[in-house]
Amino acid sequence: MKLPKEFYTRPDVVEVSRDLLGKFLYSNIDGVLTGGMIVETEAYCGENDKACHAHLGRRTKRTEIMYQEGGVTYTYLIYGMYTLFNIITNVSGRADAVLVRAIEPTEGLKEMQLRRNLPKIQPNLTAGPGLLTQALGITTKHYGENLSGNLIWLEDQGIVIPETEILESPRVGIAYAEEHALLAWRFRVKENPWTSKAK
DNA sequence: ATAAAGATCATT
DNA sequence: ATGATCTTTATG
Repeated sequence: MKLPKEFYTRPDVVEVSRDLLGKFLYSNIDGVLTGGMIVETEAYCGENDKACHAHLGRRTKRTEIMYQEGGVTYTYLIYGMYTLFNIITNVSGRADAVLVRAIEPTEGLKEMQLRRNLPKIQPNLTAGPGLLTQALGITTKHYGENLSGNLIWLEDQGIVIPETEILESPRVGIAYAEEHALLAWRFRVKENPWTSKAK
C-alpha cells in the first residue's frame, strides 16, 4: 500500500531516510510503469545543515518547495545534465529532504533499460541518483509533485531491512559542507549490488 | 549583466 | 584526474 502522509511528516529526517530503505518507489510516466526497492538514501536537514540547499533558511524559486509539508517531490538539475530526486519531509516550514540515491529495479526493467540506453540489464541501470531518475523518467518537470498521486509514489510492501543490514556513512559530493560533511547520513543496504558506486 | 559552482557520471 | 553541460545563485 502507498505510504501515508504521516510517514513523511515525521520530524526526524534522518529516521525517515533510514526507514525509506526497503520501500518501493514507482513512477507511471508517459504511460509506463517503472519502479524498484529503495536501497540507498541521504538525509538533508534544513537550515542547520550546511550541505542542504535550504541552509540558513535560504528561500529561492528552487528551494521553495522544501518548506512545504512532507510528501512532495523536490527535483532539480545538477551539473547541467542530471536530475536528482528528493522527497520532502517534516511539517510545513521545515526544509528537510531525503535524496534517493539508488533503487533495486523490480518493475518495468525493459522500459528502464530503454530510457537509459543500455545494451542489457546491468548494475548501473538505477544505481546512482542521476541514473535512477533517467530510468524512471523523472525530470525537473516533476518538481513539487504530490506523492499521494498516481505519477510518482511510494509503497510499503512489508519488507523490513534489519538494522544490522544498514550501512551508515558520510554523504557524497558535499565536501564544501565542512563539519557537516562528516555526518553519517547516507544509508545503504549492505552488500546490495544495486547501490551506487560513489565513494 | 556576469560569473562561478554544483547532492554526477563516464571516460582516460 | 578530467570533461560534459547548463541551471541556479550570488554579486555588481
